[in-house]
Amino acid sequence: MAAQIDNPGRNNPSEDEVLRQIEQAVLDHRLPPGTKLKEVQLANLFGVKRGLIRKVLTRLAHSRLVDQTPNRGARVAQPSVKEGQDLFATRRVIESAILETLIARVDDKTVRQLRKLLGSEQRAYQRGDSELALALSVDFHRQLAALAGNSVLEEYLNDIIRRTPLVILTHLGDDEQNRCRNQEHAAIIDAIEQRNVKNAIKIMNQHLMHIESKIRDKPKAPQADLETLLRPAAERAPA
Amino acid sequence: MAAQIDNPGRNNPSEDEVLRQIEQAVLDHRLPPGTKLKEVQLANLFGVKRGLIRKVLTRLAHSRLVDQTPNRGARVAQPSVKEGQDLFATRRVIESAILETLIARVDDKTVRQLRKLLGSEQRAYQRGDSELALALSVDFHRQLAALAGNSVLEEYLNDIIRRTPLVILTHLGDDEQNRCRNQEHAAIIDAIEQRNVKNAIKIMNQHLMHIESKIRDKPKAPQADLETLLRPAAERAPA
DNA sequence: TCATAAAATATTGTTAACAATTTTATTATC
DNA sequence: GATAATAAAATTGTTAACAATATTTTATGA
Repeated sequence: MAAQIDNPGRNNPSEDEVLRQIEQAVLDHRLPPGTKLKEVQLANLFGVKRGLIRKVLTRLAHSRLVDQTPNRGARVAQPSVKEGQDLFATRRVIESAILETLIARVDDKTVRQLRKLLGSEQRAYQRGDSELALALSVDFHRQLAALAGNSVLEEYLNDIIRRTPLVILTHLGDDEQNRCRNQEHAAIIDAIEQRNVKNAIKIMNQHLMHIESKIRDKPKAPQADLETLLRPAAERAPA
Repeated sequence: MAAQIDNPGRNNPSEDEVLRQIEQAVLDHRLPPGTKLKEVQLANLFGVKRGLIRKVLTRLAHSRLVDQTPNRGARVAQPSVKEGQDLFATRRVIESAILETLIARVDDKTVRQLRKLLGSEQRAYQRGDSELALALSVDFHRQLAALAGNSVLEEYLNDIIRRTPLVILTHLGDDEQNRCRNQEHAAIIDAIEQRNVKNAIKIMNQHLMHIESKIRDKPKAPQADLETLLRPAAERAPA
Protein backbone atom coordinates (compact mmCIF):
# COMPACT_ATOMS: atom_id res chain seq x y z
CA MET A 1 0.00 0.00 0.00
CA ALA A 2 2.87 2.35 0.75
CA ALA A 3 3.83 2.59 -2.90
CA GLN A 4 0.32 3.67 -3.78
CA ILE A 5 0.20 6.70 -1.57
CA ASP A 6 2.07 9.85 -2.50
CA ASN A 7 5.16 10.68 -0.53
CA PRO A 8 3.30 12.81 1.88
CA GLY A 9 5.37 12.83 5.04
CA ARG A 10 6.92 16.14 4.28
CA ASN A 11 4.85 18.90 5.61
CA ASN A 12 2.28 17.98 8.23
CA PRO A 13 -0.79 17.72 6.00
CA SER A 14 -4.20 18.77 7.19
CA GLU A 15 -7.09 16.39 7.56
CA ASP A 16 -8.59 17.63 4.32
CA GLU A 17 -5.31 17.16 2.52
CA VAL A 18 -4.95 13.59 3.72
CA LEU A 19 -8.55 12.92 2.68
CA ARG A 20 -7.90 14.30 -0.75
CA GLN A 21 -4.77 12.29 -1.28
CA ILE A 22 -6.43 9.04 -0.41
CA GLU A 23 -9.35 9.89 -2.68
CA GLN A 24 -6.94 10.71 -5.47
CA ALA A 25 -5.14 7.40 -4.99
CA VAL A 26 -8.46 5.60 -5.45
CA LEU A 27 -9.27 7.68 -8.50
CA ASP A 28 -5.88 7.02 -10.09
CA HIS A 29 -6.44 3.27 -9.64
CA ARG A 30 -3.48 3.16 -7.25
CA LEU A 31 -5.57 1.89 -4.36
CA PRO A 32 -7.46 -1.18 -5.51
CA PRO A 33 -10.77 -2.22 -3.98
CA GLY A 34 -10.24 -4.43 -0.97
CA THR A 35 -6.96 -2.82 0.05
CA LYS A 36 -6.59 -2.81 3.84
CA LEU A 37 -6.09 0.69 5.21
CA LYS A 38 -4.15 0.38 8.45
CA GLU A 39 -4.28 3.38 10.71
CA VAL A 40 -0.77 3.27 12.12
CA GLN A 41 0.73 2.69 8.70
CA LEU A 42 -1.18 5.57 7.18
CA ALA A 43 -0.29 7.80 10.12
CA ASN A 44 3.38 7.02 9.57
CA LEU A 45 3.15 7.48 5.82
CA PHE A 46 1.51 10.87 6.11
CA GLY A 47 3.51 11.97 9.15
CA VAL A 48 0.41 12.68 11.20
CA LYS A 49 -1.09 11.33 14.41
CA ARG A 50 -3.36 8.33 14.31
CA GLY A 51 -6.31 10.39 15.51
CA LEU A 52 -6.30 12.38 12.28
CA ILE A 53 -6.28 9.21 10.21
CA ARG A 54 -9.25 7.91 12.18
CA LYS A 55 -11.16 11.07 11.33
CA VAL A 56 -10.31 10.73 7.66
CA LEU A 57 -11.34 7.09 7.59
CA THR A 58 -14.64 8.00 9.24
CA ARG A 59 -15.31 10.50 6.51
CA LEU A 60 -14.28 8.12 3.75
CA ALA A 61 -16.54 5.45 5.19
CA HIS A 62 -19.42 7.90 5.38
CA SER A 63 -18.93 8.53 1.66
CA ARG A 64 -18.86 4.82 0.92
CA LEU A 65 -15.35 4.86 -0.49
CA VAL A 66 -14.22 2.74 2.41
CA ASP A 67 -15.83 -0.14 4.26
CA GLN A 68 -15.26 0.01 8.01
CA THR A 69 -15.95 -3.10 10.06
CA PRO A 70 -15.79 -2.94 13.88
CA ASN A 71 -12.44 -4.25 15.19
CA ARG A 72 -11.31 -5.19 11.70
CA GLY A 73 -10.41 -1.82 10.33
CA ALA A 74 -11.00 -0.16 7.00
CA ARG A 75 -10.75 -1.43 3.46
CA VAL A 76 -11.19 0.30 0.15
CA ALA A 77 -14.78 -0.49 -0.74
CA GLN A 78 -15.83 -3.25 -3.11
CA PRO A 79 -19.26 -2.38 -4.42
CA SER A 80 -21.64 -5.14 -5.43
CA VAL A 81 -22.74 -5.58 -9.03
CA LYS A 82 -26.13 -4.15 -8.13
CA GLU A 83 -24.58 -1.11 -6.55
CA GLY A 84 -22.39 -0.67 -9.62
CA GLN A 85 -25.40 -0.81 -11.90
CA ASP A 86 -27.30 1.61 -9.69
CA LEU A 87 -24.35 3.97 -9.63
CA PHE A 88 -24.03 4.06 -13.40
CA ALA A 89 -27.76 4.45 -13.91
CA THR A 90 -27.69 7.35 -11.47
CA ARG A 91 -24.68 8.76 -13.21
CA ARG A 92 -26.67 8.91 -16.44
CA VAL A 93 -29.37 10.85 -14.64
CA ILE A 94 -26.97 13.33 -13.08
CA GLU A 95 -24.80 13.85 -16.15
CA SER A 96 -27.89 14.43 -18.26
CA ALA A 97 -29.17 17.04 -15.84
CA ILE A 98 -25.77 18.70 -15.84
CA LEU A 99 -25.73 18.89 -19.62
CA GLU A 100 -29.21 20.31 -19.69
CA THR A 101 -28.34 22.94 -17.09
CA LEU A 102 -25.05 23.78 -18.78
CA ILE A 103 -26.52 24.16 -22.24
CA ALA A 104 -29.17 26.53 -20.87
CA ARG A 105 -26.39 28.93 -19.86
CA VAL A 106 -23.46 28.17 -22.12
CA ASP A 107 -21.45 30.88 -23.89
CA ASP A 108 -18.52 30.81 -26.28
CA LYS A 109 -15.97 31.23 -23.54
CA THR A 110 -17.26 28.06 -21.89
CA VAL A 111 -16.99 26.11 -25.10
CA ARG A 112 -13.42 27.33 -25.58
CA GLN A 113 -12.59 26.20 -22.08
CA LEU A 114 -13.94 22.76 -22.78
CA ARG A 115 -12.10 22.48 -26.07
CA LYS A 116 -8.88 23.46 -24.40
CA LEU A 117 -9.30 20.72 -21.84
CA LEU A 118 -10.14 18.25 -24.58
CA GLY A 119 -6.99 19.25 -26.43
CA SER A 120 -4.84 18.46 -23.41
CA GLU A 121 -6.60 15.16 -23.04
CA GLN A 122 -6.05 14.24 -26.67
CA ARG A 123 -2.38 15.12 -26.52
CA ALA A 124 -1.94 12.96 -23.44
CA TYR A 125 -3.53 10.05 -25.26
CA GLN A 126 -1.30 10.59 -28.28
CA ARG A 127 1.79 10.65 -26.12
CA GLY A 128 0.69 7.43 -24.49
CA ASP A 129 0.71 9.15 -21.12
CA SER A 130 -2.14 7.12 -19.77
CA GLU A 131 -2.01 8.42 -16.21
CA LEU A 132 -2.43 11.98 -17.34
CA ALA A 133 -5.05 10.95 -19.89
CA LEU A 134 -7.08 9.28 -17.17
CA ALA A 135 -6.86 12.33 -14.96
CA LEU A 136 -7.86 14.68 -17.75
CA SER A 137 -10.77 12.56 -18.85
CA VAL A 138 -12.06 12.64 -15.30
CA ASP A 139 -11.53 16.39 -15.26
CA PHE A 140 -13.69 16.69 -18.34
CA HIS A 141 -16.71 15.45 -16.45
CA ARG A 142 -15.88 17.54 -13.42
CA GLN A 143 -15.62 20.60 -15.57
CA LEU A 144 -19.01 20.05 -17.13
CA ALA A 145 -20.49 19.97 -13.65
CA ALA A 146 -18.60 23.04 -12.47
CA LEU A 147 -19.65 25.00 -15.53
CA ALA A 148 -23.28 23.99 -15.15
CA GLY A 149 -23.34 26.02 -11.93
CA ASN A 150 -25.53 23.85 -9.72
CA SER A 151 -23.42 23.09 -6.65
CA VAL A 152 -25.55 20.16 -5.50
CA LEU A 153 -25.42 18.41 -8.88
CA GLU A 154 -21.68 19.08 -8.89
CA GLU A 155 -21.28 17.57 -5.46
CA TYR A 156 -23.16 14.43 -6.42
CA LEU A 157 -21.24 14.05 -9.63
CA ASN A 158 -17.97 14.35 -7.78
CA ASP A 159 -19.19 11.70 -5.37
CA ILE A 160 -20.04 9.44 -8.29
CA ILE A 161 -16.71 10.09 -9.94
CA ARG A 162 -14.90 9.04 -6.80
CA ARG A 163 -16.88 5.81 -6.57
CA THR A 164 -16.82 4.84 -10.23
CA PRO A 165 -13.28 3.38 -10.20
CA LEU A 166 -14.28 1.10 -7.34
CA VAL A 167 -17.01 -0.43 -9.45
CA ILE A 168 -14.85 -0.76 -12.52
CA LEU A 169 -11.84 -2.21 -10.75
CA THR A 170 -13.93 -4.57 -8.65
CA HIS A 171 -15.85 -6.01 -11.55
CA LEU A 172 -13.99 -5.31 -14.75
CA GLY A 173 -10.33 -4.83 -13.86
CA ASP A 174 -7.85 -2.15 -14.80
CA ASP A 175 -8.12 -2.22 -18.55
CA GLU A 176 -7.96 0.78 -20.82
CA GLN A 177 -11.08 -0.48 -22.56
CA ASN A 178 -12.96 0.52 -19.45
CA ARG A 179 -12.14 4.15 -19.53
CA CYS A 180 -13.70 7.16 -21.16
CA ARG A 181 -13.60 7.17 -24.93
CA ASN A 182 -11.98 10.38 -25.86
CA GLN A 183 -13.79 10.92 -29.14
CA GLU A 184 -17.10 10.92 -27.34
CA HIS A 185 -15.91 13.87 -25.27
CA ALA A 186 -15.37 15.73 -28.51
CA ALA A 187 -18.83 14.87 -29.79
CA ILE A 188 -20.35 16.03 -26.51
CA ILE A 189 -18.62 19.39 -26.86
CA ASP A 190 -19.89 19.70 -30.42
CA ALA A 191 -23.43 19.11 -29.22
CA ILE A 192 -22.96 21.64 -26.43
CA GLU A 193 -21.70 24.20 -28.90
CA GLN A 194 -24.78 23.60 -31.01
CA ARG A 195 -26.96 23.90 -27.89
CA ASN A 196 -28.37 20.53 -28.79
CA VAL A 197 -29.47 19.08 -25.44
CA LYS A 198 -30.99 15.94 -26.85
CA ASN A 199 -27.93 14.98 -28.81
CA ALA A 200 -25.54 15.81 -25.97
CA ILE A 201 -27.52 13.59 -23.62
CA LYS A 202 -27.67 10.81 -26.17
CA ILE A 203 -23.92 10.77 -26.64
CA MET A 204 -23.30 10.97 -22.91
CA ASN A 205 -25.55 8.00 -22.32
CA GLN A 206 -23.72 5.99 -24.96
CA HIS A 207 -20.46 7.12 -23.39
CA LEU A 208 -21.49 5.67 -20.05
CA MET A 209 -23.27 2.61 -21.40
CA HIS A 210 -20.12 1.29 -23.02
CA ILE A 211 -18.84 0.55 -19.53
CA GLU A 212 -22.13 0.08 -17.74
CA SER A 213 -23.29 -2.72 -19.96
CA LYS A 214 -20.37 -4.86 -18.85
CA ILE A 215 -21.26 -4.68 -15.19
CA ARG A 216 -23.33 -7.70 -14.41
CA ASP A 217 -23.37 -10.85 -12.39
CA LYS A 218 -21.04 -13.35 -13.91
CA PRO A 219 -22.61 -16.72 -14.58
CA LYS A 220 -21.72 -18.96 -11.69
CA ALA A 221 -19.72 -22.01 -12.47
CA PRO A 222 -22.09 -24.96 -12.34
CA GLN A 223 -22.05 -26.26 -8.84
CA ALA A 224 -20.77 -29.76 -8.69
CA ASP A 225 -23.18 -32.02 -6.86
CA LEU A 226 -22.29 -34.09 -3.89
CA GLU A 227 -22.02 -37.26 -5.90
CA THR A 228 -19.43 -35.77 -8.18
CA LEU A 229 -17.52 -34.39 -5.24
CA LEU A 230 -17.41 -37.77 -3.55
CA ARG A 231 -16.20 -39.75 -6.54
CA PRO A 232 -12.59 -40.87 -6.46
CA ALA A 233 -10.34 -38.22 -7.96
CA ALA A 234 -9.40 -40.29 -11.03
CA GLU A 235 -13.02 -40.51 -12.15
CA ARG A 236 -13.73 -36.86 -11.95
CA ALA A 237 -13.95 -34.75 -15.03
CA PRO A 238 -11.28 -32.08 -15.18
CA ALA A 239 -12.51 -28.90 -13.47
CA MET B 1 -31.09 22.91 22.56
CA ALA B 2 -31.64 20.29 25.24
CA ALA B 3 -35.39 20.38 24.72
CA GLN B 4 -34.96 19.65 21.05
CA ILE B 5 -33.06 16.42 21.46
CA ASP B 6 -34.83 13.26 22.52
CA ASN B 7 -34.25 12.01 26.01
CA PRO B 8 -31.44 9.78 24.98
CA GLY B 9 -29.35 9.32 28.09
CA ARG B 10 -30.86 5.99 28.85
CA ASN B 11 -29.06 3.24 27.12
CA ASN B 12 -25.60 4.09 25.88
CA PRO B 13 -26.46 4.76 22.24
CA SER B 14 -24.12 3.84 19.41
CA GLU B 15 -22.51 6.37 17.15
CA ASP B 16 -25.00 5.57 14.43
CA GLU B 17 -27.89 5.99 16.80
CA VAL B 18 -26.68 9.38 17.96
CA LEU B 19 -26.22 10.42 14.34
CA ARG B 20 -29.73 9.31 13.50
CA GLN B 21 -31.28 11.16 16.40
CA ILE B 22 -29.59 14.41 15.52
CA GLU B 23 -30.64 13.99 11.89
CA GLN B 24 -34.18 13.28 12.97
CA ALA B 25 -34.22 16.40 15.16
CA VAL B 26 -33.24 18.45 12.12
CA LEU B 27 -35.88 16.76 10.00
CA ASP B 28 -38.60 17.35 12.60
CA HIS B 29 -37.74 21.05 12.66
CA ARG B 30 -36.65 20.71 16.29
CA LEU B 31 -33.10 21.84 15.59
CA PRO B 32 -33.23 25.11 13.73
CA PRO B 33 -30.48 26.25 11.35
CA GLY B 34 -27.77 28.11 13.22
CA THR B 35 -28.19 26.15 16.46
CA LYS B 36 -24.86 25.74 18.22
CA LEU B 37 -24.00 22.08 18.84
CA LYS B 38 -21.72 21.95 21.86
CA GLU B 39 -19.79 18.75 22.28
CA VAL B 40 -19.82 18.47 26.06
CA GLN B 41 -23.51 19.27 26.23
CA LEU B 42 -24.38 16.72 23.58
CA ALA B 43 -22.18 14.14 25.27
CA ASN B 44 -24.03 14.71 28.54
CA LEU B 45 -27.43 14.64 26.85
CA PHE B 46 -26.78 11.36 25.10
CA GLY B 47 -24.80 9.83 27.98
CA VAL B 48 -21.77 9.15 25.80
CA LYS B 49 -18.16 10.29 25.77
CA ARG B 50 -17.16 13.43 23.96
CA GLY B 51 -15.08 11.45 21.45
CA LEU B 52 -18.19 9.80 20.05
CA ILE B 53 -19.89 13.16 19.62
CA ARG B 54 -16.86 14.46 17.77
CA LYS B 55 -17.13 11.54 15.35
CA VAL B 56 -20.82 12.19 14.81
CA LEU B 57 -20.24 15.88 14.21
CA THR B 58 -17.52 15.04 11.70
CA ARG B 59 -19.95 12.88 9.80
CA LEU B 60 -22.73 15.45 9.96
CA ALA B 61 -20.36 18.11 8.70
CA HIS B 62 -19.26 15.86 5.86
CA SER B 63 -22.92 15.57 4.87
CA ARG B 64 -23.37 19.32 5.02
CA LEU B 65 -26.00 19.18 7.73
CA VAL B 66 -23.62 20.93 10.09
CA ASP B 67 -21.10 23.71 9.61
CA GLN B 68 -17.88 23.13 11.50
CA THR B 69 -15.52 26.05 11.97
CA PRO B 70 -12.08 25.47 13.55
CA ASN B 71 -12.06 26.41 17.25
CA ARG B 72 -15.64 27.61 17.07
CA GLY B 73 -17.46 24.37 17.04
CA ALA B 74 -20.43 23.10 15.08
CA ARG B 75 -23.70 24.70 14.12
CA VAL B 76 -26.70 23.37 12.28
CA ALA B 77 -26.09 24.49 8.71
CA GLN B 78 -27.67 27.51 7.14
CA PRO B 79 -27.62 27.04 3.39
CA SER B 80 -27.44 30.05 1.12
CA VAL B 81 -30.29 30.95 -1.22
CA LYS B 82 -28.27 29.67 -4.15
CA GLU B 83 -27.62 26.37 -2.44
CA GLY B 84 -31.31 26.10 -1.65
CA GLN B 85 -32.23 26.68 -5.24
CA ASP B 86 -29.65 24.19 -6.42
CA LEU B 87 -30.89 21.62 -3.92
CA PHE B 88 -34.50 21.90 -5.06
CA ALA B 89 -33.55 21.82 -8.71
CA THR B 90 -31.54 18.69 -8.04
CA ARG B 91 -34.40 17.26 -6.07
CA ARG B 92 -36.62 17.56 -9.12
CA VAL B 93 -34.05 15.66 -11.15
CA ILE B 94 -33.70 12.87 -8.60
CA GLU B 95 -37.40 12.52 -7.81
CA SER B 96 -38.20 12.38 -11.51
CA ALA B 97 -35.64 9.63 -12.05
CA ILE B 98 -37.07 7.73 -9.10
CA LEU B 99 -40.59 7.93 -10.49
CA GLU B 100 -39.41 6.77 -13.87
CA THR B 101 -37.54 3.84 -12.36
CA LEU B 102 -40.41 2.95 -10.05
CA ILE B 103 -43.06 3.03 -12.76
CA ALA B 104 -40.95 0.73 -14.91
CA ARG B 105 -41.21 -1.94 -12.23
CA VAL B 106 -44.40 -1.18 -10.29
CA ASP B 107 -46.99 -3.83 -9.41
CA ASP B 108 -50.30 -3.72 -7.61
CA LYS B 109 -48.76 -4.59 -4.27
CA THR B 110 -46.54 -1.53 -4.52
CA VAL B 111 -49.49 0.72 -5.27
CA ARG B 112 -51.35 -0.70 -2.27
CA GLN B 113 -48.36 0.00 -0.08
CA LEU B 114 -48.25 3.60 -1.22
CA ARG B 115 -51.98 4.07 -0.72
CA LYS B 116 -51.74 2.70 2.77
CA LEU B 117 -49.05 5.20 3.61
CA LEU B 118 -51.08 7.98 2.06
CA GLY B 119 -54.06 6.95 4.17
CA SER B 120 -52.03 7.28 7.37
CA GLU B 121 -50.80 10.64 6.22
CA GLN B 122 -54.31 11.88 5.47
CA ARG B 123 -55.62 10.73 8.81
CA ALA B 124 -52.82 12.54 10.60
CA TYR B 125 -53.69 15.72 8.74
CA GLN B 126 -57.37 15.33 9.61
CA ARG B 127 -56.55 14.84 13.29
CA GLY B 128 -54.42 17.96 13.20
CA ASP B 129 -51.42 15.92 14.29
CA SER B 130 -48.95 17.98 12.39
CA GLU B 131 -45.81 16.30 13.72
CA LEU B 132 -46.94 12.92 12.52
CA ALA B 133 -48.23 14.39 9.28
CA LEU B 134 -44.82 15.92 8.59
CA ALA B 135 -43.06 12.65 9.31
CA LEU B 136 -45.41 10.67 7.09
CA SER B 137 -45.18 13.08 4.22
CA VAL B 138 -41.40 12.74 4.36
CA ASP B 139 -41.82 8.98 4.49
CA PHE B 140 -43.87 9.13 1.31
CA HIS B 141 -40.89 10.39 -0.65
CA ARG B 142 -38.56 7.95 1.04
CA GLN B 143 -40.84 5.13 0.16
CA LEU B 144 -40.96 6.05 -3.49
CA ALA B 145 -37.16 5.89 -3.53
CA ALA B 146 -37.02 2.60 -1.67
CA LEU B 147 -39.56 1.04 -3.98
CA ALA B 148 -37.77 2.25 -7.08
CA GLY B 149 -34.93 -0.06 -6.13
CA ASN B 150 -31.90 1.99 -7.10
CA SER B 151 -29.83 2.30 -3.92
CA VAL B 152 -27.75 5.22 -5.15
CA LEU B 153 -30.77 7.30 -6.12
CA GLU B 154 -32.27 6.37 -2.76
CA GLU B 155 -29.15 7.49 -0.94
CA TYR B 156 -29.12 10.83 -2.70
CA LEU B 157 -32.79 11.41 -2.11
CA ASN B 158 -32.34 10.69 1.58
CA ASP B 159 -29.49 13.16 1.61
CA ILE B 160 -31.69 15.76 -0.02
CA ILE B 161 -34.54 15.05 2.36
CA ARG B 162 -32.25 15.66 5.33
CA ARG B 163 -31.05 18.96 3.91
CA THR B 164 -34.38 20.29 2.70
CA PRO B 165 -35.64 21.49 6.11
CA LEU B 166 -32.45 23.53 6.52
CA VAL B 167 -33.24 25.44 3.36
CA ILE B 168 -36.88 25.94 4.24
CA LEU B 169 -36.31 27.00 7.84
CA THR B 170 -33.42 29.27 6.95
CA HIS B 171 -35.26 31.12 4.22
CA LEU B 172 -38.98 30.62 4.66
CA GLY B 173 -39.59 29.81 8.31
CA ASP B 174 -41.58 27.04 9.97
CA ASP B 175 -44.92 27.54 8.30
CA GLU B 176 -47.28 24.78 7.29
CA GLN B 177 -47.59 26.40 3.89
CA ASN B 178 -44.06 25.25 3.23
CA ARG B 179 -44.71 21.58 3.57
CA CYS B 180 -45.82 18.88 1.20
CA ARG B 181 -49.31 19.25 -0.11
CA ASN B 182 -51.03 16.05 0.70
CA GLN B 183 -53.38 15.98 -2.27
CA GLU B 184 -50.46 16.01 -4.62
CA HIS B 185 -49.19 12.80 -3.06
CA ALA B 186 -52.54 11.25 -3.97
CA ALA B 187 -52.32 12.48 -7.54
CA ILE B 188 -48.80 11.09 -7.84
CA ILE B 189 -50.01 7.68 -6.72
CA ASP B 190 -52.83 7.82 -9.27
CA ALA B 191 -50.32 8.53 -12.02
CA ILE B 192 -48.10 5.70 -10.79
CA GLU B 193 -51.03 3.32 -10.83
CA GLN B 194 -51.76 4.35 -14.39
CA ARG B 195 -48.05 3.89 -15.27
CA ASN B 196 -48.14 7.44 -16.54
CA VAL B 197 -44.53 8.59 -16.14
CA LYS B 198 -45.03 11.96 -17.76
CA ASN B 199 -47.94 12.91 -15.57
CA ALA B 200 -46.30 11.63 -12.38
CA ILE B 201 -43.23 13.73 -13.10
CA LYS B 202 -45.32 16.77 -13.91
CA ILE B 203 -47.18 16.60 -10.62
CA MET B 204 -43.99 15.96 -8.67
CA ASN B 205 -42.41 19.02 -10.21
CA GLN B 206 -45.41 21.14 -9.30
CA HIS B 207 -45.25 19.62 -5.83
CA LEU B 208 -41.71 20.80 -5.37
CA MET B 209 -42.06 24.10 -7.21
CA HIS B 210 -44.67 25.36 -4.78
CA ILE B 211 -41.90 25.66 -2.22
CA GLU B 212 -38.95 26.16 -4.52
CA SER B 213 -40.37 29.26 -6.13
CA LYS B 214 -40.33 31.06 -2.78
CA ILE B 215 -36.62 30.57 -2.24
CA ARG B 216 -34.92 33.63 -3.53
CA ASP B 217 -32.83 36.55 -2.49
CA LYS B 218 -34.91 39.04 -0.61
CA PRO B 219 -34.64 42.58 -1.86
CA LYS B 220 -32.19 44.38 0.37
CA ALA B 221 -33.44 47.33 2.30
CA PRO B 222 -32.17 50.44 0.57
CA GLN B 223 -28.91 51.37 2.18
CA ALA B 224 -29.09 54.74 3.84
CA ASP B 225 -26.31 57.00 2.68
CA LEU B 226 -23.83 58.66 4.93
CA GLU B 227 -25.57 62.00 4.75
CA THR B 228 -28.79 60.55 6.01
CA LEU B 229 -26.98 58.70 8.78
CA LEU B 230 -25.25 61.84 9.98
CA ARG B 231 -28.33 63.99 10.15
CA PRO B 232 -29.61 64.82 13.65
CA ALA B 233 -32.08 62.19 14.78
CA ALA B 234 -35.09 64.52 14.72
CA GLU B 235 -34.68 65.16 11.01
CA ARG B 236 -34.48 61.55 9.99
CA ALA B 237 -37.35 59.89 8.34
CA PRO B 238 -38.79 57.01 10.36
CA ALA B 239 -36.95 53.76 9.54
C1' DT C 1 -22.65 54.94 33.59
C1' DC C 2 -20.09 53.27 29.86
C1' DA C 3 -16.05 51.42 27.59
C1' DT C 4 -12.05 48.77 27.92
C1' DA C 5 -8.85 45.51 29.81
C1' DA C 6 -7.98 41.60 32.57
C1' DA C 7 -9.40 37.37 34.64
C1' DA C 8 -12.16 33.38 34.75
C1' DT C 9 -14.70 29.93 32.52
C1' DA C 10 -16.18 27.20 28.71
C1' DT C 11 -15.28 24.91 24.59
C1' DT C 12 -12.71 22.78 21.03
C1' DG C 13 -8.45 20.29 19.53
C1' DT C 14 -4.79 16.97 20.37
C1' DT C 15 -2.32 13.39 22.44
C1' DA C 16 -0.42 9.34 24.60
C1' DA C 17 -1.70 5.66 27.26
C1' DC C 18 -4.23 1.81 27.90
C1' DA C 19 -7.96 -1.67 26.82
C1' DA C 20 -10.03 -4.82 23.68
C1' DT C 21 -9.85 -7.49 19.65
C1' DT C 22 -7.74 -9.60 15.73
C1' DT C 23 -3.97 -11.51 13.32
C1' DT C 24 0.34 -13.76 13.04
C1' DA C 25 3.97 -16.60 14.74
C1' DT C 26 5.50 -20.24 17.54
C1' DT C 27 5.14 -24.49 19.93
C1' DA C 28 3.19 -28.94 20.98
C1' DT C 29 0.95 -33.04 19.54
C1' DC C 30 -0.32 -36.72 16.54
C1' DG D 1 4.09 -32.94 7.76
C1' DA D 2 -0.42 -31.39 9.27
C1' DT D 3 -3.26 -29.61 12.75
C1' DA D 4 -4.44 -27.53 17.07
C1' DA D 5 -3.25 -24.81 20.93
C1' DT D 6 -0.76 -21.12 22.88
C1' DA D 7 1.82 -16.94 22.88
C1' DA D 8 3.19 -12.79 20.89
C1' DA D 9 2.52 -9.00 18.03
C1' DA D 10 -0.33 -5.90 15.56
C1' DT D 11 -4.30 -3.30 15.10
C1' DT D 12 -8.42 -0.99 16.37
C1' DG D 13 -11.22 1.36 19.99
C1' DT D 14 -11.59 4.32 24.04
C1' DT D 15 -10.36 7.52 27.43
C1' DA D 16 -8.82 11.21 30.39
C1' DA D 17 -5.64 14.70 30.58
C1' DC D 18 -3.83 18.60 28.85
C1' DA D 19 -3.16 22.43 25.36
C1' DA D 20 -5.10 25.99 22.67
C1' DT D 21 -8.70 29.06 21.66
C1' DA D 22 -13.00 31.49 22.28
C1' DT D 23 -16.49 33.41 25.15
C1' DT D 24 -18.22 35.33 29.31
C1' DT D 25 -17.61 37.71 33.55
C1' DT D 26 -15.43 40.95 36.47
C1' DA D 27 -12.62 44.89 37.57
C1' DT D 28 -10.90 49.32 36.50
C1' DG D 29 -10.68 53.93 34.73
C1' DA D 30 -12.65 57.91 32.56
